[in-house]
Amino acid sequence: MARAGLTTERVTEAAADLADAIGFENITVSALARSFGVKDASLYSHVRGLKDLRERVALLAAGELADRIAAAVAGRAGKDAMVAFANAYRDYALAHPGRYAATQAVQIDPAVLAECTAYIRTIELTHAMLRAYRLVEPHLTDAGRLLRSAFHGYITLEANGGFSHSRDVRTSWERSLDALHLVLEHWPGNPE
Amino acid sequence: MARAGLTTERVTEAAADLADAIGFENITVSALARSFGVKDASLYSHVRGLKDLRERVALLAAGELADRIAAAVAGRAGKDAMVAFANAYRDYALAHPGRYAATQAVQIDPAVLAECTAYIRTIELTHAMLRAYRLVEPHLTDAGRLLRSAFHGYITLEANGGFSHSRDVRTSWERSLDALHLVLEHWPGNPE
DNA sequence: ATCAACTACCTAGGGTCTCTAGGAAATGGA
DNA sequence: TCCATTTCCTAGAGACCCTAGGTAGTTGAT
Repeated sequence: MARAGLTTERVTEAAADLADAIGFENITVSALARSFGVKDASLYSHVRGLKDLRERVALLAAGELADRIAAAVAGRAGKDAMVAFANAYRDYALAHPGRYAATQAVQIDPAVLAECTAYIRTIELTHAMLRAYRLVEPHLTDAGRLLRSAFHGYITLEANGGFSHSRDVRTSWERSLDALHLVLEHWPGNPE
Repeated sequence: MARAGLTTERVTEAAADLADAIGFENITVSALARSFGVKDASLYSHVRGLKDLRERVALLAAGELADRIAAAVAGRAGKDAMVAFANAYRDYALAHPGRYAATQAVQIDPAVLAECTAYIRTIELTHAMLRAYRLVEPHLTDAGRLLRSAFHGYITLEANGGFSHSRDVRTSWERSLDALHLVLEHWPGNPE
Protein backbone atom coordinates (compact mmCIF):
# COMPACT_ATOMS: atom_id res chain seq x y z
CA MET A 1 0.00 0.00 0.00
CA ALA A 2 2.11 2.88 -1.26
CA ARG A 3 1.42 6.17 0.50
CA ALA A 4 0.39 9.30 -1.25
CA GLY A 5 2.46 11.51 1.04
CA LEU A 6 -0.33 13.76 2.21
CA THR A 7 0.25 16.73 4.45
CA THR A 8 -2.01 19.59 5.42
CA GLU A 9 -0.07 21.92 3.14
CA ARG A 10 -0.12 19.63 0.15
CA VAL A 11 -3.83 18.99 0.58
CA THR A 12 -4.53 22.70 0.83
CA GLU A 13 -2.49 23.48 -2.25
CA ALA A 14 -4.18 20.72 -4.25
CA ALA A 15 -7.55 22.08 -3.15
CA ALA A 16 -6.53 25.54 -4.34
CA ASP A 17 -5.48 24.15 -7.72
CA LEU A 18 -8.73 22.24 -7.93
CA ALA A 19 -10.64 25.40 -7.11
CA ASP A 20 -8.89 27.26 -9.92
CA ALA A 21 -9.76 24.43 -12.28
CA ILE A 22 -13.40 23.75 -11.43
CA GLY A 23 -14.49 26.70 -9.31
CA PHE A 24 -14.18 27.28 -5.59
CA GLU A 25 -17.77 26.38 -4.79
CA ASN A 26 -17.36 23.06 -6.56
CA ILE A 27 -14.50 21.66 -4.53
CA THR A 28 -15.43 18.62 -2.49
CA VAL A 29 -13.50 16.38 -0.16
CA SER A 30 -14.40 13.47 -2.41
CA ALA A 31 -13.03 15.04 -5.56
CA LEU A 32 -9.89 16.08 -3.73
CA ALA A 33 -9.40 12.55 -2.40
CA ARG A 34 -9.85 11.18 -5.92
CA SER A 35 -7.19 13.53 -7.25
CA PHE A 36 -4.77 11.99 -4.74
CA GLY A 37 -5.97 8.45 -5.47
CA VAL A 38 -7.01 8.13 -1.87
CA LYS A 39 -10.24 7.50 0.04
CA ASP A 40 -12.29 10.41 1.39
CA ALA A 41 -11.69 9.49 5.00
CA SER A 42 -7.93 9.76 4.58
CA LEU A 43 -8.08 13.51 4.19
CA TYR A 44 -9.68 14.00 7.56
CA SER A 45 -6.35 13.34 9.24
CA HIS A 46 -4.95 16.47 7.60
CA VAL A 47 -7.96 18.73 7.48
CA ARG A 48 -10.83 18.99 9.92
CA GLY A 49 -13.46 18.99 7.19
CA LEU A 50 -14.73 20.85 4.18
CA LYS A 51 -15.19 24.13 6.05
CA ASP A 52 -11.66 23.99 7.41
CA LEU A 53 -10.32 23.14 3.96
CA ARG A 54 -12.04 26.14 2.39
CA GLU A 55 -10.73 28.38 5.13
CA ARG A 56 -7.19 27.16 4.52
CA VAL A 57 -7.49 27.80 0.80
CA ALA A 58 -8.76 31.29 1.56
CA LEU A 59 -5.81 32.05 3.83
CA LEU A 60 -3.35 30.60 1.33
CA ALA A 61 -4.77 32.75 -1.43
CA ALA A 62 -4.88 35.87 0.72
CA GLY A 63 -1.20 35.39 1.50
CA GLU A 64 -0.25 34.86 -2.12
CA LEU A 65 -2.25 37.89 -3.18
CA ALA A 66 -0.63 40.08 -0.54
CA ASP A 67 2.80 38.88 -1.71
CA ARG A 68 2.05 39.77 -5.32
CA ILE A 69 0.78 43.19 -4.35
CA ALA A 70 3.75 43.85 -2.10
CA ALA A 71 6.15 42.94 -4.90
CA ALA A 72 4.25 45.12 -7.35
CA VAL A 73 4.18 48.29 -5.27
CA ALA A 74 7.74 48.00 -3.98
CA GLY A 75 9.75 51.01 -5.11
CA ARG A 76 6.78 52.78 -6.65
CA ALA A 77 4.71 55.73 -5.50
CA GLY A 78 1.70 57.76 -6.57
CA LYS A 79 -0.20 56.74 -9.64
CA ASP A 80 2.54 54.30 -10.55
CA ALA A 81 2.01 52.42 -7.30
CA MET A 82 -1.77 52.57 -7.57
CA VAL A 83 -1.79 51.10 -11.06
CA ALA A 84 0.74 48.43 -10.09
CA PHE A 85 -1.39 47.51 -7.08
CA ALA A 86 -4.54 47.33 -9.16
CA ASN A 87 -2.98 45.25 -11.90
CA ALA A 88 -1.35 42.84 -9.47
CA TYR A 89 -4.73 42.40 -7.84
CA ARG A 90 -6.58 41.88 -11.11
CA ASP A 91 -3.93 39.64 -12.66
CA TYR A 92 -3.95 37.36 -9.64
CA ALA A 93 -7.73 37.14 -9.60
CA LEU A 94 -7.94 36.33 -13.29
CA ALA A 95 -5.09 33.83 -13.19
CA HIS A 96 -6.43 32.12 -10.06
CA PRO A 97 -10.21 32.49 -10.09
CA GLY A 98 -10.79 29.72 -7.57
CA ARG A 99 -8.21 31.01 -5.11
CA TYR A 100 -9.51 34.56 -5.47
CA ALA A 101 -13.10 33.43 -4.97
CA ALA A 102 -11.94 31.75 -1.78
CA THR A 103 -10.69 35.02 -0.35
CA GLN A 104 -14.14 36.49 -0.77
CA ALA A 105 -16.52 33.58 -0.26
CA VAL A 106 -15.21 32.38 3.05
CA GLN A 107 -16.35 33.86 6.32
CA ILE A 108 -13.18 33.45 8.32
CA ASP A 109 -13.39 32.68 11.99
CA PRO A 110 -12.36 35.93 13.73
CA ALA A 111 -9.99 34.02 16.00
CA VAL A 112 -8.18 32.52 12.99
CA LEU A 113 -8.16 35.84 11.21
CA ALA A 114 -6.46 37.60 14.08
CA GLU A 115 -3.61 35.10 13.95
CA CYS A 116 -3.19 35.32 10.21
CA THR A 117 -1.75 38.51 8.84
CA ALA A 118 -2.58 38.13 5.15
CA TYR A 119 -5.81 40.11 5.22
CA ILE A 120 -4.39 42.83 7.41
CA ARG A 121 -1.33 43.11 5.17
CA THR A 122 -3.55 43.85 2.19
CA ILE A 123 -5.21 46.71 4.03
CA GLU A 124 -1.84 48.04 5.17
CA LEU A 125 -0.54 47.83 1.62
CA THR A 126 -3.55 49.79 0.46
CA HIS A 127 -2.81 52.54 2.94
CA ALA A 128 0.86 52.57 2.05
CA MET A 129 0.03 52.82 -1.61
CA LEU A 130 -2.24 55.78 -0.88
CA ARG A 131 0.44 57.62 1.08
CA ALA A 132 1.57 59.73 -1.86
CA TYR A 133 -1.91 61.16 -2.25
CA ARG A 134 -1.57 62.77 1.17
CA LEU A 135 -5.03 61.82 2.32
CA VAL A 136 -5.84 62.51 5.96
CA GLU A 137 -8.27 60.50 8.07
CA PRO A 138 -11.11 59.77 7.69
CA HIS A 139 -10.58 60.35 3.97
CA LEU A 140 -7.79 57.81 3.87
CA THR A 141 -10.10 55.07 5.13
CA ASP A 142 -12.92 56.13 2.82
CA ALA A 143 -10.66 56.21 -0.21
CA GLY A 144 -9.15 52.85 0.68
CA ARG A 145 -12.60 51.33 0.91
CA LEU A 146 -13.67 52.77 -2.41
CA LEU A 147 -10.53 51.53 -4.10
CA ARG A 148 -10.79 48.00 -2.78
CA SER A 149 -14.49 47.98 -3.66
CA ALA A 150 -13.85 49.13 -7.18
CA PHE A 151 -11.07 46.59 -7.72
CA HIS A 152 -13.04 43.75 -6.26
CA GLY A 153 -16.26 44.70 -7.99
CA TYR A 154 -14.63 45.13 -11.35
CA ILE A 155 -12.92 41.77 -11.21
CA THR A 156 -16.01 39.97 -9.99
CA LEU A 157 -18.20 41.42 -12.70
CA GLU A 158 -15.56 40.76 -15.32
CA ALA A 159 -15.07 37.15 -14.22
CA ASN A 160 -18.82 36.50 -14.12
CA GLY A 161 -19.42 37.93 -17.56
CA GLY A 162 -21.16 41.01 -16.21
CA PHE A 163 -19.74 43.22 -18.95
CA SER A 164 -21.10 43.11 -22.46
CA HIS A 165 -18.48 42.32 -25.05
CA SER A 166 -18.79 45.51 -27.00
CA ARG A 167 -15.77 47.23 -25.42
CA ASP A 168 -12.37 45.79 -24.58
CA VAL A 169 -12.26 45.20 -20.84
CA ARG A 170 -8.54 45.83 -20.45
CA THR A 171 -8.76 49.32 -21.93
CA SER A 172 -11.89 50.05 -19.98
CA TRP A 173 -10.11 48.99 -16.79
CA GLU A 174 -7.18 51.29 -17.49
CA ARG A 175 -9.50 54.25 -18.03
CA SER A 176 -11.18 53.44 -14.72
CA LEU A 177 -7.78 53.51 -13.04
CA ASP A 178 -7.16 56.95 -14.56
CA ALA A 179 -10.47 58.05 -13.11
CA LEU A 180 -9.66 56.63 -9.68
CA HIS A 181 -6.29 58.37 -9.75
CA LEU A 182 -8.03 61.65 -10.47
CA VAL A 183 -10.43 61.25 -7.59
CA LEU A 184 -7.62 60.34 -5.20
CA GLU A 185 -5.85 63.57 -6.14
CA HIS A 186 -8.96 65.63 -5.53
CA TRP A 187 -10.73 63.73 -2.79
CA PRO A 188 -13.72 65.81 -1.62
CA GLY A 189 -13.04 67.40 1.74
CA ASN A 190 -9.36 66.51 1.85
CA PRO A 191 -7.08 69.54 2.39
CA GLU A 192 -4.91 70.25 -0.65
CA MET B 1 -53.98 14.52 2.31
CA ALA B 2 -54.30 18.30 2.22
CA ARG B 3 -52.33 20.01 -0.53
CA ALA B 4 -49.75 22.66 0.06
CA GLY B 5 -50.74 24.64 -3.02
CA LEU B 6 -47.37 24.71 -4.66
CA THR B 7 -46.71 26.58 -7.88
CA THR B 8 -43.46 27.47 -9.58
CA GLU B 9 -43.83 31.08 -8.47
CA ARG B 10 -44.60 30.27 -4.87
CA VAL B 11 -41.68 27.84 -4.72
CA THR B 12 -39.33 30.43 -6.20
CA GLU B 13 -40.46 33.09 -3.79
CA ALA B 14 -40.09 30.77 -0.81
CA ALA B 15 -36.60 29.89 -2.02
CA ALA B 16 -35.74 33.58 -2.21
CA ASP B 17 -37.00 34.14 1.33
CA LEU B 18 -35.04 31.13 2.49
CA ALA B 19 -31.95 32.50 0.77
CA ASP B 20 -32.34 35.81 2.59
CA ALA B 21 -32.68 33.94 5.85
CA ILE B 22 -29.89 31.37 5.65
CA GLY B 23 -27.75 32.51 2.70
CA PHE B 24 -28.09 31.81 -0.99
CA GLU B 25 -25.44 29.11 -1.10
CA ASN B 26 -27.21 27.24 1.72
CA ILE B 27 -30.57 26.76 0.05
CA THR B 28 -31.38 23.13 -0.68
CA VAL B 29 -34.33 21.39 -2.23
CA SER B 30 -34.70 19.42 0.98
CA ALA B 31 -34.87 22.47 3.21
CA LEU B 32 -37.31 24.13 0.87
CA ALA B 33 -39.53 21.05 0.85
CA ARG B 34 -39.45 20.98 4.65
CA SER B 35 -40.54 24.61 4.80
CA PHE B 36 -43.63 23.62 2.81
CA GLY B 37 -44.18 20.44 4.85
CA VAL B 38 -43.74 18.41 1.73
CA LYS B 39 -41.39 15.70 0.44
CA ASP B 40 -38.37 16.60 -1.67
CA ALA B 41 -39.69 14.87 -4.77
CA SER B 42 -42.83 17.03 -4.78
CA LEU B 43 -40.88 20.12 -5.75
CA TYR B 44 -39.59 18.57 -8.93
CA SER B 45 -43.00 19.03 -10.54
CA HIS B 46 -42.58 22.78 -10.24
CA VAL B 47 -38.87 23.25 -10.67
CA ARG B 48 -36.46 21.23 -12.78
CA GLY B 49 -33.89 20.95 -10.03
CA LEU B 50 -31.60 22.93 -7.79
CA LYS B 51 -29.85 24.70 -10.64
CA ASP B 52 -33.14 25.77 -12.16
CA LEU B 53 -34.37 26.94 -8.77
CA ARG B 54 -31.29 29.09 -8.20
CA GLU B 55 -31.63 30.56 -11.66
CA ARG B 56 -35.25 31.47 -10.98
CA VAL B 57 -34.32 33.15 -7.72
CA ALA B 58 -31.63 35.12 -9.54
CA LEU B 59 -34.07 36.33 -12.17
CA LEU B 60 -36.67 37.20 -9.55
CA ALA B 61 -34.13 39.23 -7.61
CA ALA B 62 -32.76 40.96 -10.70
CA GLY B 63 -36.27 42.05 -11.59
CA GLU B 64 -37.01 43.32 -8.10
CA LEU B 65 -33.72 45.20 -7.99
CA ALA B 66 -34.35 46.83 -11.36
CA ASP B 67 -37.80 47.90 -10.15
CA ARG B 68 -36.37 49.51 -7.03
CA ILE B 69 -33.74 51.34 -9.00
CA ALA B 70 -36.23 52.51 -11.61
CA ALA B 71 -38.49 53.88 -8.89
CA ALA B 72 -35.58 55.58 -7.17
CA VAL B 73 -34.19 57.39 -10.19
CA ALA B 74 -37.57 58.40 -11.64
CA GLY B 75 -37.80 62.17 -11.82
CA ARG B 76 -34.22 62.73 -10.71
CA ALA B 77 -31.10 63.74 -12.60
CA GLY B 78 -27.40 64.33 -12.05
CA LYS B 79 -25.96 63.66 -8.64
CA ASP B 80 -29.44 63.31 -7.20
CA ALA B 81 -30.15 60.41 -9.54
CA MET B 82 -26.75 58.84 -9.00
CA VAL B 83 -27.11 58.85 -5.22
CA ALA B 84 -30.67 57.54 -5.45
CA PHE B 85 -29.52 54.74 -7.74
CA ALA B 86 -26.67 53.84 -5.44
CA ASN B 87 -28.77 53.83 -2.32
CA ALA B 88 -31.58 51.82 -3.90
CA TYR B 89 -28.97 49.29 -4.97
CA ARG B 90 -27.31 49.12 -1.57
CA ASP B 91 -30.55 49.11 0.42
CA TYR B 92 -31.88 46.22 -1.62
CA ALA B 93 -28.70 44.22 -1.24
CA LEU B 94 -28.54 44.74 2.51
CA ALA B 95 -32.24 44.04 3.02
CA HIS B 96 -32.18 40.94 0.82
CA PRO B 97 -28.69 39.46 1.04
CA GLY B 98 -29.72 36.05 -0.30
CA ARG B 99 -31.59 37.48 -3.26
CA TYR B 100 -28.74 39.85 -4.03
CA ALA B 101 -26.18 37.06 -3.82
CA ALA B 102 -28.30 35.14 -6.30
CA THR B 103 -27.99 37.90 -8.89
CA GLN B 104 -24.21 37.58 -8.68
CA ALA B 105 -23.55 33.93 -7.93
CA VAL B 106 -25.61 32.42 -10.71
CA GLN B 107 -24.20 31.94 -14.18
CA ILE B 108 -27.37 32.40 -16.16
CA ASP B 109 -27.87 30.38 -19.31
CA PRO B 110 -27.41 32.92 -22.15
CA ALA B 111 -30.60 31.72 -23.82
CA VAL B 112 -32.60 32.40 -20.66
CA LEU B 113 -30.87 35.71 -20.14
CA ALA B 114 -31.78 36.96 -23.59
CA GLU B 115 -35.45 36.36 -22.86
CA CYS B 116 -35.36 38.03 -19.48
CA THR B 117 -35.00 41.77 -19.46
CA ALA B 118 -34.10 42.33 -15.81
CA TYR B 119 -30.34 42.39 -16.25
CA ILE B 120 -30.48 44.50 -19.38
CA ARG B 121 -32.80 46.96 -17.66
CA THR B 122 -30.24 47.54 -14.93
CA ILE B 123 -27.59 48.42 -17.49
CA GLU B 124 -30.00 50.70 -19.31
CA LEU B 125 -30.91 52.39 -16.05
CA THR B 126 -27.23 52.96 -15.37
CA HIS B 127 -26.79 54.68 -18.71
CA ALA B 128 -29.94 56.75 -18.23
CA MET B 129 -28.75 57.82 -14.81
CA LEU B 130 -25.43 58.90 -16.30
CA ARG B 131 -27.07 60.98 -19.02
CA ALA B 132 -26.80 64.24 -17.10
CA TYR B 133 -23.03 63.88 -16.91
CA ARG B 134 -22.86 64.20 -20.69
CA LEU B 135 -20.37 61.37 -21.12
CA VAL B 136 -19.67 60.32 -24.69
CA GLU B 137 -18.69 56.82 -25.75
CA PRO B 138 -16.52 55.00 -24.87
CA HIS B 139 -16.37 56.99 -21.64
CA LEU B 140 -20.02 56.29 -20.94
CA THR B 141 -19.41 52.55 -20.97
CA ASP B 142 -16.23 52.86 -18.92
CA ALA B 143 -17.90 55.05 -16.32
CA GLY B 144 -20.90 52.73 -16.14
CA ARG B 145 -18.63 49.77 -15.50
CA LEU B 146 -16.69 51.58 -12.80
CA LEU B 147 -19.90 52.66 -11.08
CA ARG B 148 -21.45 49.22 -11.07
CA SER B 149 -18.15 47.74 -9.92
CA ALA B 150 -17.85 50.20 -7.08
CA PHE B 151 -21.44 49.65 -5.94
CA HIS B 152 -21.19 45.91 -6.17
CA GLY B 153 -17.78 45.74 -4.58
CA TYR B 154 -18.69 48.04 -1.73
CA ILE B 155 -21.80 46.08 -0.86
CA THR B 156 -20.06 42.72 -1.10
CA LEU B 157 -17.20 43.80 1.12
CA GLU B 158 -19.59 45.41 3.58
CA ALA B 159 -21.84 42.34 3.73
CA ASN B 160 -18.87 40.01 4.21
CA GLY B 161 -17.37 42.08 6.99
CA GLY B 162 -14.50 43.30 4.83
CA PHE B 163 -14.42 46.69 6.50
CA SER B 164 -12.98 47.15 9.93
CA HIS B 165 -15.40 48.64 12.40
CA SER B 166 -13.44 51.75 13.14
CA ARG B 167 -15.39 54.04 10.80
CA ASP B 168 -19.14 54.20 10.19
CA VAL B 169 -19.87 52.49 6.89
CA ARG B 170 -22.87 54.61 5.98
CA THR B 171 -20.86 57.85 6.20
CA SER B 172 -17.95 56.29 4.39
CA TRP B 173 -20.32 55.15 1.62
CA GLU B 174 -21.72 58.66 1.22
CA ARG B 175 -18.22 60.14 0.91
CA SER B 176 -17.45 57.55 -1.74
CA LEU B 177 -20.55 58.64 -3.65
CA ASP B 178 -19.32 62.24 -3.46
CA ALA B 179 -16.04 61.07 -4.90
CA LEU B 180 -17.72 59.13 -7.70
CA HIS B 181 -19.83 62.16 -8.53
CA LEU B 182 -16.70 64.23 -8.82
CA VAL B 183 -15.05 61.79 -11.17
CA LEU B 184 -18.15 61.56 -13.34
CA GLU B 185 -18.10 65.33 -13.73
CA HIS B 186 -14.44 65.33 -14.72
CA TRP B 187 -14.04 62.01 -16.48
CA PRO B 188 -10.54 61.87 -17.99
CA GLY B 189 -10.68 62.30 -21.75
CA ASN B 190 -14.32 63.31 -21.89
CA PRO B 191 -14.92 66.66 -23.63
CA GLU B 192 -16.20 69.30 -21.23
C1' DA C 1 -73.75 13.32 -9.83
C1' DT C 2 -70.44 10.80 -12.24
C1' DC C 3 -66.59 9.96 -14.87
C1' DA C 4 -62.37 11.19 -17.16
C1' DA C 5 -58.35 13.98 -17.40
C1' DC C 6 -55.22 16.42 -15.05
C1' DT C 7 -52.40 17.84 -11.47
C1' DA C 8 -50.30 17.64 -6.85
C1' DC C 9 -48.13 14.93 -4.01
C1' DC C 10 -46.52 10.41 -2.61
C1' DT C 11 -43.23 6.07 -1.88
C1' DA C 12 -39.13 3.80 -3.21
C1' DG C 13 -34.64 3.81 -4.43
C1' DG C 14 -29.93 4.97 -6.56
C1' DG C 15 -26.07 7.97 -6.50
C1' DT C 16 -22.99 11.58 -4.39
C1' DC C 17 -21.25 13.81 -0.62
C1' DT C 18 -19.66 14.80 4.51
C1' DC C 19 -17.88 12.98 8.44
C1' DT C 20 -16.94 9.51 12.51
C1' DA C 21 -15.07 5.29 14.62
C1' DG C 22 -12.00 2.07 14.76
C1' DG C 23 -8.47 -1.08 12.33
C1' DA C 24 -4.23 -2.27 9.53
C1' DA C 25 -0.02 -1.16 7.31
C1' DA C 26 3.95 1.68 6.48
C1' DT C 27 7.67 4.57 8.76
C1' DG C 28 11.33 6.09 11.83
C1' DG C 29 13.83 6.02 16.05
C1' DA C 30 15.50 3.36 20.14
C1' DT D 1 14.19 -5.55 16.07
C1' DC D 2 10.38 -3.71 18.25
C1' DC D 3 7.56 0.17 19.53
C1' DA D 4 5.21 4.47 18.85
C1' DT D 5 3.53 7.30 15.48
C1' DT D 6 1.56 8.47 11.47
C1' DT D 7 -0.88 7.26 7.25
C1' DC D 8 -4.31 5.34 5.06
C1' DC D 9 -8.00 1.95 5.16
C1' DT D 10 -13.01 -0.25 5.71
C1' DA D 11 -17.56 0.32 7.35
C1' DG D 12 -21.40 2.88 8.01
C1' DA D 13 -24.72 6.80 9.32
C1' DG D 14 -26.96 10.83 7.70
C1' DA D 15 -27.99 14.64 4.30
C1' DC D 16 -28.85 15.84 -0.18
C1' DC D 17 -30.20 15.57 -5.44
C1' DC D 18 -32.91 13.47 -8.54
C1' DT D 19 -35.80 9.75 -11.30
C1' DA D 20 -39.55 6.45 -11.96
C1' DG D 21 -43.78 5.28 -11.26
C1' DG D 22 -48.01 5.24 -8.29
C1' DT D 23 -52.06 7.41 -5.71
C1' DA D 24 -55.19 10.84 -4.28
C1' DG D 25 -57.23 15.24 -4.76
C1' DT D 26 -59.33 18.74 -8.15
C1' DT D 27 -61.57 20.29 -12.26
C1' DG D 28 -64.67 20.31 -16.05
C1' DA D 29 -67.85 18.05 -19.26
C1' DT D 30 -71.58 15.43 -19.59
